[in-house]
Amino acid sequence: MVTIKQIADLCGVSRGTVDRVLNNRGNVKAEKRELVLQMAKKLKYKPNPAGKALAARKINPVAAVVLPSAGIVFFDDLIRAMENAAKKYEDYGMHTQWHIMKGYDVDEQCRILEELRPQVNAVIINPINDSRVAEKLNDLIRDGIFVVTINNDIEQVHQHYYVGSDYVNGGRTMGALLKMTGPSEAHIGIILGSLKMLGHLHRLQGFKQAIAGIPSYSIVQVIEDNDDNIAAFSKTRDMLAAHPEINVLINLSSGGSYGSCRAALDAADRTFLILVFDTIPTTRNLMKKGVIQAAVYQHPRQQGQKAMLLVFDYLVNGIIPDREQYIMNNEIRIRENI
Amino acid sequence: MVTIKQIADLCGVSRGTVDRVLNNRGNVKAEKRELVLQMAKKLKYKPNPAGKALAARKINPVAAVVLPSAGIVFFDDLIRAMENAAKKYEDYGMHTQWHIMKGYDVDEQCRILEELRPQVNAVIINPINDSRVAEKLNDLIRDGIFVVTINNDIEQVHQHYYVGSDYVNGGRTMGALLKMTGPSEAHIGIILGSLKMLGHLHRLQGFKQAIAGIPSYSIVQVIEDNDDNIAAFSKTRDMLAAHPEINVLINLSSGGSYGSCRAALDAADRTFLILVFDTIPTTRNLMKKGVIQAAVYQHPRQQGQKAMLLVFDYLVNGIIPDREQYIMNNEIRIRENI
DNA sequence: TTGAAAGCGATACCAT
DNA sequence: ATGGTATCGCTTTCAA
Repeated sequence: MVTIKQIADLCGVSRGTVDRVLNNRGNVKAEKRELVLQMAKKLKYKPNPAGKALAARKINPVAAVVLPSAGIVFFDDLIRAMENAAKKYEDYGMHTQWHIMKGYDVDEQCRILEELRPQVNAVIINPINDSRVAEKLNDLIRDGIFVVTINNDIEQVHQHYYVGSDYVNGGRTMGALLKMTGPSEAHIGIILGSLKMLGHLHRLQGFKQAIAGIPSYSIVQVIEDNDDNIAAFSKTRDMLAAHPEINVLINLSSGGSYGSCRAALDAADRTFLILVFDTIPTTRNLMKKGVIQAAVYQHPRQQGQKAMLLVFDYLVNGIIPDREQYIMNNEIRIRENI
Repeated sequence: MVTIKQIADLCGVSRGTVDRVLNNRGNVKAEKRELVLQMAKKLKYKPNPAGKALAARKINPVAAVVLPSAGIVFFDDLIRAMENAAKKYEDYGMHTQWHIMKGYDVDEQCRILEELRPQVNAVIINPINDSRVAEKLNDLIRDGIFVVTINNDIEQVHQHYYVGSDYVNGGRTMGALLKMTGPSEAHIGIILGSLKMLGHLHRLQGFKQAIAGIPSYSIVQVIEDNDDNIAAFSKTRDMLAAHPEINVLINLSSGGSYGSCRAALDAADRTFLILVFDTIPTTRNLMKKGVIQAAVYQHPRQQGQKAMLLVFDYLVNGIIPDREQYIMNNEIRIRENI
C-alpha cells in the first residue's frame, strides 16, 4: 500500500505538500503539483481510511436525519437501523442529530432545514415533494452540505444521492404476484395512502402495467386512506359493501393495511386474496393467521444502513459515492419466509 | 469520547498498562487492573476503531478464503462480493489469500488448511462436512486463527462463526411457493446435487414438511445430479420419460438447473411448473422466457460481504461478532423482481 | 510556496 | 510489573 510519506520521499517534497496537492488545498507550484499527481497515479495511491478517520477527529463531523414520519410504522425499522449505525459511527467521532416530526408539513420541514444549515455537514432526509423543500435543499448543497434522500426522492434538487426502492417495479411485482397466486377472475379493490404521494402513484402505475391486457381482471375502485388505519377501515368497509364482487384487496402502502384487513374480516361471508406492502408487525401477524397472503418488502433496514454509510464514508473517509442512486430490491414475502 | 490516554491519566498509570488491562495481555498487578477496569466501565470506554485499524497495520493481518467450488456458478456472485470487500479492506492493510479449488476433495482441503496455518490470522471456508476437515479447523482455532464458515456449516468444530442460509426454511419456502402457484394436483419430480450434501438434504426435508398432508401432491422421484448440467439433463430426461404424470419440477440446488430445464423443454408436448434455487445467469434467462416460474434466492452477495466484514472487524478493529450465526433470508424471486 | 512538527487513538517494544 | 517512546497514515498549524 502506498502512503503519502512514500510519495513525498519519491518526489523529494514534504508530506505537507503532497497533502496539499491531493486535497486541492492550493499553494503548490504547478510543476511540483504535476509531479505529485503523476506519482500518485503511477503508484495507484489510495488514502488509508483509518488515517483519515483518525485525523478527522479534530473536525467533529455532524449529520442530521430529517423524517416527517413519526407514527408511520414502516419507518420504525428504518429509524432503528439508522440509530444503530449512528451509534457505531459515534465511535469514530461522527455525531447525529435527529429531527423526526409528525405529518407532511412543508413549512415545518423547511424551518428545520434552515435551522440545521449552520450546524451540520450532512443531511439524510425523507423529503416532502414540494418546490420549497427543493429550494432549501439546493441552498444546503450550495453551502457544501452533503444531502442524501431516503425512501422517497425529490425532483429539482441538484447534486444529491438517493437511497430507496423502485416504486414502479414494486407495483409491477405486486401485479405479477396477483397473476401467480390469484383467482382466474379478479375484481380488485386498491387502497393506498394518497395519490399525491409520488411513490404510491408510481406503485399504482406499475400495478396497472402488470395486469394490463388480462380481460378477466378489473380494478373496481381505488381509495385513499392517508396512511391511517381508521380511515382505511371505514373506507374499505364502504367499498366492500358497495361492490360485493370484489375478491382481491391490494394495499399499496402499509399505513392502513391493518384497518382495511379488519374491514375485510368483518365481511365474514366473503374471502379475499389480500396483498400488501411492507412487513410491519401487524402485517406479520395477519400473515401468520392467513389473512394476508403475501407482502412486498422494500428492505427498510438496508435503506437506513446504506444512507448512514454514505454519509459516514463521505464525512469521515472522504469517499464520494460511486452512484447517485442506491435502489433496493422489492422482495416477495409470504408466511414461510417472512 | 473516552480514550486510553484519559483513562491512564485518571488512574495514574501509563497508557501501556491500560492497554494491557483492556486487552487481557496480563502482566498487570491485580489492584491496578481492577482500578482501570472500573474506570473504563464508569466512563463507558469504547475503543476507537480508526485508532485500532491504524495500529493493526503493524501486524499485517492476513485472511484466507478456502472454497472447494470452482465451476459452481452459484459461488461466482459470492466470490465477487468477497473480492470487492477484500479490495476495500486492502486499503486498511488487511491482505486476502485465495484458495479456490475444484471438487469436494477432503484431502485437498485438509492439505490447504495445513499449508495456511502458519501464514494467516483468519480463514473463511466453505467446509466439506467431514471429520478430518473438522479436526484441522479445530487445530487452526487452537492456534488462535479466526474461523468463519460460509454457505455451509460443519459439525464438531468448536469456536467459530457461520454465515449462510437456513436450508430447511429454504425448502419450506419452496414448498409454500408450490402451494401458492402450483396446480391443484401435483406430481413432483425433484432434482438435487447430492443427498450427501447436508444443505441439499435439509432443503428436501423442509420441502417435504411444507407439502405434507396434501393428498393431491405426491413426490414421484428424487434424483441426484452432482451439480452437473449434463447429468441433470440426462437423468431428468429419463425421469420424465418414465413418469409421464410429472407436472412439477423442483430443483433444490442450482448446479444442474439448466440441464434439467433443457430436458423439460425437450418434452415439447408437456408443460411444467419449474421452481429452482438461486438466480444464476442461466436461471435468469429461463425465467425471462417463462420456463422457470420462480426461484428462491439466498443472498450470495450479502453472504460474501458479511463473512469478509466479520473477519475484518475482528482482525483490524478487534471486534468480536455479536452472534455465532448470521442467517440470510430465503427470498422469492420471479421474473418481475429478479 | 514549502517544510517541519505535533497530534488523532491504539499498540508494540524496549528499558527498567 | 510498569513506563516511555516510536509508530501506523493523514491533517493541521506554525515558521520560514
